[in-house]
Amino acid sequence: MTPYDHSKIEKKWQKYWESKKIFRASDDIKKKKFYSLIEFPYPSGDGLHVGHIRSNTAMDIISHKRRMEGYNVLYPIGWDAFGLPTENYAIKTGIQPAVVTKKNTDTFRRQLKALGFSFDWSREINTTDPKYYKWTQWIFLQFLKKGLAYKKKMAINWCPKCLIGLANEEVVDGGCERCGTPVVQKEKEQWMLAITKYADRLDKDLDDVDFLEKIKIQQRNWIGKSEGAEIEFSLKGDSRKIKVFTTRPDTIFGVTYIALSADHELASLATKGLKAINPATKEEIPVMVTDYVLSDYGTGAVMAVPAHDERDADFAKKHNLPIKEIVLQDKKEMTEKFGKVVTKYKLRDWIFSRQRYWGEPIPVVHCENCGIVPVPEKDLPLKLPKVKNYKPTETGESPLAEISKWVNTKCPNCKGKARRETDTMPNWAGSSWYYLRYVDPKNKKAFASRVNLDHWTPVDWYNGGMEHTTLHLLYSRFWHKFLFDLGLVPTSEPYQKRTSHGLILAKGGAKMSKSVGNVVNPDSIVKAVGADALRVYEMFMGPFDQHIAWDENGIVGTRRFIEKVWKLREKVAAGDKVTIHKTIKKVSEDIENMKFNTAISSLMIAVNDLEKSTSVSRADYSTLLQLFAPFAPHVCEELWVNLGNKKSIFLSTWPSYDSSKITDSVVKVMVQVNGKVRASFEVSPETDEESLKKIALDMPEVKKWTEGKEIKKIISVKGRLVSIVI
RNA sequence: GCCGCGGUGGCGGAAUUGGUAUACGCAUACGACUCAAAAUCGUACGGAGUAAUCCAUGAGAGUUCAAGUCUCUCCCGCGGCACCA
Repeated sequence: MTPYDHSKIEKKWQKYWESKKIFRASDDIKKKKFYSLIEFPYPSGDGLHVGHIRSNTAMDIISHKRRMEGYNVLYPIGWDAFGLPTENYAIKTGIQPAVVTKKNTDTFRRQLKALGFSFDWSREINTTDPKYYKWTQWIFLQFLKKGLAYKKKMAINWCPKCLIGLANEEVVDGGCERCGTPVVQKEKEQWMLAITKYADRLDKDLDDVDFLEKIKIQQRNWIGKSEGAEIEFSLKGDSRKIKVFTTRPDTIFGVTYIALSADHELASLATKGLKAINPATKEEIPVMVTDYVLSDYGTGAVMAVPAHDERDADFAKKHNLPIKEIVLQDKKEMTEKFGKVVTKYKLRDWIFSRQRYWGEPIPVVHCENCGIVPVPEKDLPLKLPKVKNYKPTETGESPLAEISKWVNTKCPNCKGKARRETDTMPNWAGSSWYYLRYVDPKNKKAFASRVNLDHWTPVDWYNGGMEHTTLHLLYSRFWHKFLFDLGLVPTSEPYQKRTSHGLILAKGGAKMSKSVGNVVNPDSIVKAVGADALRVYEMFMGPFDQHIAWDENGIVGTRRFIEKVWKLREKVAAGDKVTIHKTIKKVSEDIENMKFNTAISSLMIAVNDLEKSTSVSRADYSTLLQLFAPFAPHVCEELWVNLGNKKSIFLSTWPSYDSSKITDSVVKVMVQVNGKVRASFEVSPETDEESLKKIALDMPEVKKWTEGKEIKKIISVKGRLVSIVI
């Protein structure tokens, strides 16, 4: 008997699948399609994380099952390669970000291939490739054309020591991430995308997609839709009015003052004793400036009801303002009488500028005569020039600002003097539409052809991290809706189904990070026990949607299991009898519900059973291999071919089960007396309730408890139990 | 403070959705094989008790013939948001 040599087997089949193009998606529009998607990785210098393997394996399993069910499956991969870690590494070492990215993607590609994922590698994309970001820039220009991209003066985080602008993510406890210096705010003009214009649809359309409920809740909370009333308060001795937003117009009789945010236009007057009129009571009430009213939510002014609101009450007590008890009124009636219905959102427009090098250049020029002029489409991509120094400039501009050869240009409109925009896009830009590029990755005329978009979109199943729910997931839904409105994509939602995985944490429950030195490198594990054992282990270690701490000790268990499957082939004898119907059902259903851990345990149970019998039918063994193949593709392919099959196991048909053979011929029925199990017996599952009662009452173990007692009640459940109350 | 997820053996976890709690796996102990070890196979493995039995799913109450599962009140851990009117 040949021993199980994982290295040899895994390399052999990886080579075979690639050369035979087994996992390539075809653009045959006649075949039913399935588009499965994982979040494309950021190729960090740390290499592949065991967490990547967890989520990739999950969608790999689902993709394999769909292929075997006859679908034309698209399971693509690419690199979300713009971003800060690479840029910071470039600042430290002087090595070009493009060079670092190439090195890191090569490592990731090698590691992913070593795990045997069934990606369609022919569609690999990279957001930093000018052929890709040409279209990111093109989409930005469409936003600009429609007035949804605009410039706004606003405060950015500024480190006075490092002299750089910081992203919110780089500010830790109010200090600079690197040097700890307290961050100050600096006014700067920023590009914005008007995502708030889509707030209502981003909320409402969640009704039509199959996202996990917790994902919908988190998006809805983030969008923060709130319906209320806008009410105008007139002022004493001033013709102007103060507009307030409230969700409780029914409390208007309890309003005893108006609270303004510090930068409200009337705030300076308020300090001079400005009075407003409560439209319900006609009483004069003071207008106060407070620090608890936000200027950027609602109208920046609040009608204060101390009897109802805790913050209003605190403020009223502190400033000796009256507190008036409320008699409750009807919301609708008060709104109609004193104001109008309005809807507000917590969602803010998206700050789209970064004063950074390693991102897509924003394709506009600033002309002395014409103002902001888009770079003509024929000149896209606007390529990122090479620079010597990747540090942002002392003024907070991106490093691009220092390349005068690049910055100084001609206006495409009037041919006059113009300067290029030096801001770049955030790393969320490229990932907002990447799933569209996969359907037609080499297209030079459009981001994707309409035929391919019609065939492949929407994505049928998208799995990713909960940490992307409010940023990436929301941003990409926004971009997609915008493209839909332009008639460029066929559906209004990009993803039909969204699920999420739990993180793999380091031992002890901390996050894995390079600086702590607790990152697990999969290479040594693949070498020692094989990709199959690692894949199966990551699926077996715990529920997929829950976080779990990494623990390598259990991996010998899945390795042993694979060896059992390997050895089982010695028992294979002719015969077509399929006895593992239950396993087929369980594994099929568990995969659909992402309950991979119990799918594997049911496979283990089946193998333990088959091991005990003297021989295993060829049909049962084949079925077992087919069920296990999505989890452990290499070893199953090897064993499948050893059985004499000519074609890949992934070209075979997913096993079906006979539901009449699922039910056992005998079931164990338990007998409870006063809620405690006292006996059990075996009968046919068809035995009716009355017969069950009779059998139970005749049992000596039961009589022992019922003898001489009055039986008050007997409950009998077919195929389950008899419960006697005495 | 609000929202979401979770708490079950020494450990990771399972439980047909209200029906034998601890499946499957890891670790451990003993046995077989071996000169020996590893590997493998077998047996045991929540706690107490000689046993009959009793107790145990974060804590406490409730509903029910029956609760890990449903209801209420708490405690703890993780994640997100946070003066949102």
